[in-house]
Amino acid sequence: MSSELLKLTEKQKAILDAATDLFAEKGFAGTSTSEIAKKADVAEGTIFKHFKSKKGLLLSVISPMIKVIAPMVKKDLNKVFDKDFEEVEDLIREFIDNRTQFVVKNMTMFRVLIQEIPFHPELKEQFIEHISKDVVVRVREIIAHYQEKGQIGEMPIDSVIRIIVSTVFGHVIAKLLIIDEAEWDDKAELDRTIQFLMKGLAPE
Amino acid sequence: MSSELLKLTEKQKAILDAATDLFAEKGFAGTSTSEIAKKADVAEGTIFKHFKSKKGLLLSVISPMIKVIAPMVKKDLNKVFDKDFEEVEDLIREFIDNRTQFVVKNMTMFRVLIQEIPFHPELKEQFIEHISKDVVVRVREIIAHYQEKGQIGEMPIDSVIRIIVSTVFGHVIAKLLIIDEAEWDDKAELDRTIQFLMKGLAPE
Amino acid sequence: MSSELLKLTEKQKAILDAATDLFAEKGFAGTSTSEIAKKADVAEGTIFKHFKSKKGLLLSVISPMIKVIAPMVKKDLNKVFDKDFEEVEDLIREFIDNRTQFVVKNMTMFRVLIQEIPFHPELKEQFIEHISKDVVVRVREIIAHYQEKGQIGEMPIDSVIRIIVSTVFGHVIAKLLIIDEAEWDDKAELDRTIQFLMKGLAPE
Amino acid sequence: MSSELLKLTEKQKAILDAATDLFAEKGFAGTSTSEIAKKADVAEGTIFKHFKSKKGLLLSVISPMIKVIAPMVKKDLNKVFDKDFEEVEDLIREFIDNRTQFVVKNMTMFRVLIQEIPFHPELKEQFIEHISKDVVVRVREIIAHYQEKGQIGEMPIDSVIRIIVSTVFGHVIAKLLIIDEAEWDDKAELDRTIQFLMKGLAPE
DNA sequence: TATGAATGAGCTTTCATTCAT
DNA sequence: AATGAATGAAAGCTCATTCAT
Repeated sequence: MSSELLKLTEKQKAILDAATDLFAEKGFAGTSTSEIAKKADVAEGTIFKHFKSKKGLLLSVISPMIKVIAPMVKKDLNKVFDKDFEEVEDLIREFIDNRTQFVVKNMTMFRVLIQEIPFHPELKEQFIEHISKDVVVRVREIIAHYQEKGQIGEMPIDSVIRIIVSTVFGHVIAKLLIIDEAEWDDKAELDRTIQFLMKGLAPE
Repeated sequence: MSSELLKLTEKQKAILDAATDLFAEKGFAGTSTSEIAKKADVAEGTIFKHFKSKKGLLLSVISPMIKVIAPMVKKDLNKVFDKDFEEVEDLIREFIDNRTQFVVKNMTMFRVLIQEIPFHPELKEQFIEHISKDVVVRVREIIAHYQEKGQIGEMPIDSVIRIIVSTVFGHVIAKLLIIDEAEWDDKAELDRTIQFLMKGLAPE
Repeated sequence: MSSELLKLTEKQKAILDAATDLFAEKGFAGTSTSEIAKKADVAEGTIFKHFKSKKGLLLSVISPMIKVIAPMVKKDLNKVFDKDFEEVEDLIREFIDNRTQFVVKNMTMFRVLIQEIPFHPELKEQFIEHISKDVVVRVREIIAHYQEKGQIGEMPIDSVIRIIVSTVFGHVIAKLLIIDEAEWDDKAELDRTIQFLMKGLAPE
Repeated sequence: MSSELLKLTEKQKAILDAATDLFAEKGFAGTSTSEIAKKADVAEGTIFKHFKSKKGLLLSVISPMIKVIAPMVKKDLNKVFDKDFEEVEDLIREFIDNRTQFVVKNMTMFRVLIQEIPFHPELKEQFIEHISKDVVVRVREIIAHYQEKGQIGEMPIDSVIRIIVSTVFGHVIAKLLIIDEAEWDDKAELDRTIQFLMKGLAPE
């Protein structure tokens, strides 16, 4: 699936990939370590040698998602004031595009993340810690910036964030839920979502 | 939590309520029948007398959601051509309002539904069967109707549906995820969501 | 083996007896719950229904030993000042006799107790709590009493206790270790032990 | 801890010491080879290179105790007829003193020995083989010798042995069990034990 | 109808041991 | 000689489910 950056042995990668797939398909609690072992073609003991516990394995599946996404987001956001983006739309398009590419490449991992977050408070905390904490601060500044420039209508900043996030999230979740039976024209659909977002957020 | 409509004994209601809460909190696979029995203050055997199996219990938790919501939705939709709703906005407002009330009242049940749908194909089928099948057909007609009236911009009907659903879903999910720490002004937030939807969907 | 006093089901008794035998023979850590289940002719799950954990089972094996022995000891000790025992020897003989009978009847349980005490601090604490705390206080008074009467030589009271206990303990342990190959004439051996004790403790 | 006599590499010594400590603290069955490896700061495989199996490690921990103690005991005993000991007391004092020093120096090893003997028949056999077999024969002669000299009362020789051993054992075990919380004046206590032994064994 | 003791399959995890490096 | 990744059997324990009462 992914497993970039870190030095992982073949076995470790096999375990992570098997776990990712199975967690996505049947949920964390619904997957047994013996299934994972069988799918990864390793002995069951090997899983525990490397990941300590089943929960540890879940964390290892999810944490790259969190650790990798935050820096990517931050880098993009910083471009705003470098004048790389005169128009909000350009920012949002670029942003969704990059993020979507990443999410699509790691779709399964992402599915695990959003499926398991409700059941594991530590995950939620870790997520808030890494994503929200400083990203949100930065995003607030940027939205204020575009509101001043008159590209986004007057509305509480947090509501703007919520709307953007929920539109994008809704877009992605629809994609994830539909996925298999999809006759979903990704490009066109994305265009419409963005267009809709822009018009919806525009000042009167 | 709910358990309207049907004649259920006290014990049955207790079991359903306990199961709903626990499934929402820890997931279906993460909840044991003995936990449910303890929380409902009944013997373990009693659960199986009434609900056959753990899966049967899940279905019993979720099915009111599906069975009750569909007729409600249909009734609303029929009002459109009775001229009860001249403006899309009125329809959507009324619609979201009613549905939200219901969802909020049965939040926990709803959480179980959306959390478990990815893991149980039958649920998805049942959902599609009851909600999509004829509701979607009806909705398509209605959207076409408002597009003809010039209240919704030109766009593939299914995309409109997707956008509405994803906006509303995004709204609700945000609410569910945020819920506890929320200083979330529900009314205002809902207003903004609708306003945003209308502007976003309006013709050029 | 024993299991007096308490209302225990047949299964519970079977489990306790099997566990006692196996713990004595192979030690707590060296015995598996599946062995116990097989020997007790119950399902493995049944053990955990009743005793929560393997450790809980150990405690249930041992605690009667501790709970039953303390009251017995105290009762005997109280007789001293009721003039039931003019001579130390009578006390010690009666005491060892009663206790030995009990220990012999519950030899296996006792073996488990002394074998496992070094590995489970809570056991040691529980033992001290129940046996030592007030028994030792009482014993001190009694030894002082017999020292005043000139039947026990001058020596720190705690050393007297230690010597008595270690002699008796040594006696019992020898018995336990030898047990199977024993051509050990219990009565005569006990006589000699007591005689030896009396002479050894007598004043100059 | 010990590891005298034999040529052992640093690693081997480290393993033996770690094993001795852990076996004493948690018992043989309660200690895992990986714990030992960690404590000895070697790889898990190294243990098996040197000691073949976990059981082999136990034997290697215990055998010095048996192999070293027997010659020491025999040497002492031979002195009896060399007139080095006119009085039993001198013999016993010297004997306990030497042996106790050794046992104290190797307390942990000794604890392992007495804790594990009940669970490993080979150990018991080995012990009997090395200690009992010819030592006991020699001891019998010596006790007969002192009985003839009128320093030990008339009593079956084996009972005398048992009493001595159980007194000494009782003494040592008390020491081992009490050890940590001890305000135990070793010298005085030993004196009293010997005095008690002599008086108890003396002829009428 | 309701109970809860009993089950045994299956779960996560640990273990002693092996072997390629 | 020493390592530690890998193993798979077995450990302790939990589970959904059954059934005699």
